[in-house]
Amino acid sequence: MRSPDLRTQADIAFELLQTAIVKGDIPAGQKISEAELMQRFGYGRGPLREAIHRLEGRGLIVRKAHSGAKVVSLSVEELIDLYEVREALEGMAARQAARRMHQDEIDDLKRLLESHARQIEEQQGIAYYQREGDFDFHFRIISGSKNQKLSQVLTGELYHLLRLYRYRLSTFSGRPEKAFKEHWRIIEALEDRDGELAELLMRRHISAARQNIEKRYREGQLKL
Amino acid sequence: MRSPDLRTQADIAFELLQTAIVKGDIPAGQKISEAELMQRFGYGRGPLREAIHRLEGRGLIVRKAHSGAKVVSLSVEELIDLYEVREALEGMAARQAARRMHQDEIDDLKRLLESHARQIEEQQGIAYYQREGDFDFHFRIISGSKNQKLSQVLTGELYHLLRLYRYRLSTFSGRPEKAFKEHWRIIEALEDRDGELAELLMRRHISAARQNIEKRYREGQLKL
DNA sequence: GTAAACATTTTTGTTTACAATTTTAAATAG
DNA sequence: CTATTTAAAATTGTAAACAAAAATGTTTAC
Repeated sequence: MRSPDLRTQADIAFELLQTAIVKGDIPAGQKISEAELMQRFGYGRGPLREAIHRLEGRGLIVRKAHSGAKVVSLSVEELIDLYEVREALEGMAARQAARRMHQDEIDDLKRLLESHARQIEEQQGIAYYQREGDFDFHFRIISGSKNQKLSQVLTGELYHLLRLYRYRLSTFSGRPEKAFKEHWRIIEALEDRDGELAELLMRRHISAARQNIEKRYREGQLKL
Repeated sequence: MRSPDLRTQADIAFELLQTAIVKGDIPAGQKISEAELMQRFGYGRGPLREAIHRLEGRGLIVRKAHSGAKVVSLSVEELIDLYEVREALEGMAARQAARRMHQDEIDDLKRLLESHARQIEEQQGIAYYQREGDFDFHFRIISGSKNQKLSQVLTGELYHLLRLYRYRLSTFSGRPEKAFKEHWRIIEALEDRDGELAELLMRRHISAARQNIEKRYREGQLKL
């Protein structure tokens, strides 16, 4: 009979600020002043500073003494680095998911992808699929790995960073059908409990996305 | 001509506290009271609280409202999870290092391993090799990947956690010669610029260490 | 008109005091 | 004697005042 852990103002401020950053309400690279946050969220300086410090520890905020804090911003090189890390980690996640996901979890995943397919056919959900839909798919496989640390690193850090750029990246990716096919093949590997193949396919899938970003950047279609 | 960034008390306190945790001076699971830290480090409550918040963001400290903070402690399951993440990330690091390390960096690495070999032959450095020596080897390959995010996640987070248990893990590992051979083969793959092989060998190497931990745990030789 | 030097203002870092919660110990009921 | 309640103490969370540094704006020299 445990009472629900008390949430302090700082806890709430932390989540609000993190959400604001991840959702893009406070864009990457923007300066964060304590006074503005006080006005925006209505909390005192103390709790807000605690929130800032925690987000600094998470790498979402960078700070300079006496000068201020700002939302982190990535260079293309850093974005590429991020995708390489993703490739390694989500590859491992897919491998483990093939072993550890329950059949009904896989069935759910299939239903999810089928609903995505319908949205794409109706020419309505392409943008959605490239943003939330893609995220949902990857998120479920990450969870399916049943590796807490893996989930934590991926969704607790890398994805927050990636989300800062998701909008810009999804608007030009232009490979929704291809990505959909790749997703489907990964699911098939999961169903076959073929971890090795699932890892291989997931790594190719993310590698292709990375190469697409590199290409678009070289062509000047992506500004960072 | 940039002046060295000013370091606030909180910055120093943060590093001191992190070092104390990572080195084991404050053991895993131990409660951290602000009053104790004030006595220990001689800083005020404000800077120390900032340090705690930042370490909380990093996952090295867990906190509960009004109750206090404590150094994180891992269960065996979490330790295993950590090794799976390591396997994925250091595998990728080895792959990239094979492409991106300069020849002289590889030569340095070879010299390092040769000096390790001498220490082992003289029956003096086995314990060292299992601790600092092993760490040095892995650290250089991680750096050799030239992937900042990869280095950051590995050395900035996972290794801090691993170091909390390095002493306990190294005392019973009992596979220094085997590990040494594996290290050597990885270097050979790097020299051949065979990223695929380097990744494979690194993953096996870390996987073997993980399986060793699992075995020892089942046999009751490792308590967590 | 420009650039350097200075003063002003603003912002962050730190200390101090206070409030809220948990933990510990004592008291009481069974 | 044990378990529950209650009161005291200790610890953390929050707010407010102060100090220090950086950013800004103004003056002055050239």
